[in-house]
Amino acid sequence: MRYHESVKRIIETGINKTLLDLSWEETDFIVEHPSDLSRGDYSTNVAMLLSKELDRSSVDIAHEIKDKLEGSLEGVERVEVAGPGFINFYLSKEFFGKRLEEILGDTDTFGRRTLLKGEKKIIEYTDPNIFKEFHIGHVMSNTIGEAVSRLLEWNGAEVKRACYQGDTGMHVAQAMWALLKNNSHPTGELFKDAQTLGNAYVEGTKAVEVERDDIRALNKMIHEKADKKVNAMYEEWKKVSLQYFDYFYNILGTKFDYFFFESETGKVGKDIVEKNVGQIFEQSEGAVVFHAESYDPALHTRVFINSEGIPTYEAKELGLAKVKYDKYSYDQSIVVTGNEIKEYFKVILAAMKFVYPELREKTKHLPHGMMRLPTGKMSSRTGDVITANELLGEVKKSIADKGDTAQEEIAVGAIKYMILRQSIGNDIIFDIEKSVSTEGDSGVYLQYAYARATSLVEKASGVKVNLKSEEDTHEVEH
RNA sequence: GCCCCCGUAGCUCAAUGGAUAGAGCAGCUCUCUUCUAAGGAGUUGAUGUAGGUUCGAUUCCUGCCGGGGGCACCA
Repeated sequence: MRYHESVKRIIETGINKTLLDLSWEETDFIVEHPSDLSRGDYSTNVAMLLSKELDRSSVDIAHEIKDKLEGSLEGVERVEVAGPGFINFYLSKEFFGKRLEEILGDTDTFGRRTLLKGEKKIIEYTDPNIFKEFHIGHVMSNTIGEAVSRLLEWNGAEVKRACYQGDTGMHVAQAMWALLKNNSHPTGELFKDAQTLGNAYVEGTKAVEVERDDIRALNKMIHEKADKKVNAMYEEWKKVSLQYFDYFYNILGTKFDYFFFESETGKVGKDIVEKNVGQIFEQSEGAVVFHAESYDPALHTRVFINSEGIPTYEAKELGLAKVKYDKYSYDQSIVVTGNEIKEYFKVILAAMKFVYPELREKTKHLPHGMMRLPTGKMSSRTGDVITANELLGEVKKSIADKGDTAQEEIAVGAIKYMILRQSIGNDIIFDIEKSVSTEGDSGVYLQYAYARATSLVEKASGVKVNLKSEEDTHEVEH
């Protein structure tokens, strides 16, 4: 066990022992590290919690506990009572000295934990529709999913990265409709082809109101692989698109362990839904639906198999849970998606509770917000979405010339940091200027600070630590 | 209409029910006649609204106002 982990435990044990000595009841007190260091290196609220039960002033209780504890805790130099009854603990200089030497001697694994050792996690993220150009929503999902994966790994978990790619469904049919109409074929130039695909998606989406029946028929045709010409075009564009996505996964620094496709989960999902029609799912207007509201009034009915016998996203998602588990027997499955499917996902989880109760318990949905740009800053070529390529290009342009490779790395860092600097569920206003600022809260600043710190650590290896004052220890903690 | 999420400083964001609500930009005040003033040192400034629970509420509950998402064959 690490030295610093033990200090917190020593304090906790000390408090528990004191409560026992004074024959006071156990409570769920916390020992925390206050953000303001003048309030000690550790702090506890135990006295305030006891105040009500004992019907005594929390400050008096705090003093009583303080008197018992002071001088008896290893590594703790001073104990104080403050404010409404907080007990603050100040650690000794010797502690910080030892701890610093420990860190310097072990810079590679500093910060690693074993909290999740033995846990098997699978994280699904990015999840692009492959008949659409890679856009900023994918960048956001990818950044968050990759960060979560690394955090879990850092805490000792075994992590598998999964990407679930949409290769069937109405969205695909829309793009295919336009590609067929224009008789478009890949040219072999990756960026140009990606653009063609992106444009086809936009065109198809716009056409869907007028050409709904045609596109639905095409969807069925693709689903059943009924037409040779359609199959051929589908395959050639799918290949191109996957290449393009690989290119971006590489730039973003993600390496997936598994790729799942809607075309494979659809079949599994449809089977399981059909097997449960009459019990969990119901026939309704030619489709198979799940009436989630009869279990929870906050939920609503959703279609799992449409009236043409094609599984929808909902059924595919059920199938995916099983396909994933068959591949990797996870303890937890985390699904990173945009906020807009939050409500659907609740319905899916409600259905999963009946179909795969044990998998439902292991599944966690992690929805994130949208990335938006300040108005008018950047218009997308395609009109509707801003592509990853456009965003990366714009950010790169705003960085001082440092050579293409460095510039790209800095740009990726700037984008990722803007996404990760705030809480996951909220939308992000992406300000290019701010993202590449050389001062303040930006990825560029962070990378620069890291580079300098690394160089300092290199120079400092082997140094003996000798802290002279409390101000020194505060510097160290910061 | 119903269901979810969100409203914190001029802007973009923090704050496991705790102490004086923190940062970064921007602003303001100082600071260069010798090397990076694209710098340094200070400083102003906020919990949408009305209640409730609590020793204590940005945090939990209710109403209202404002923004976003969802509500049957798209994902």
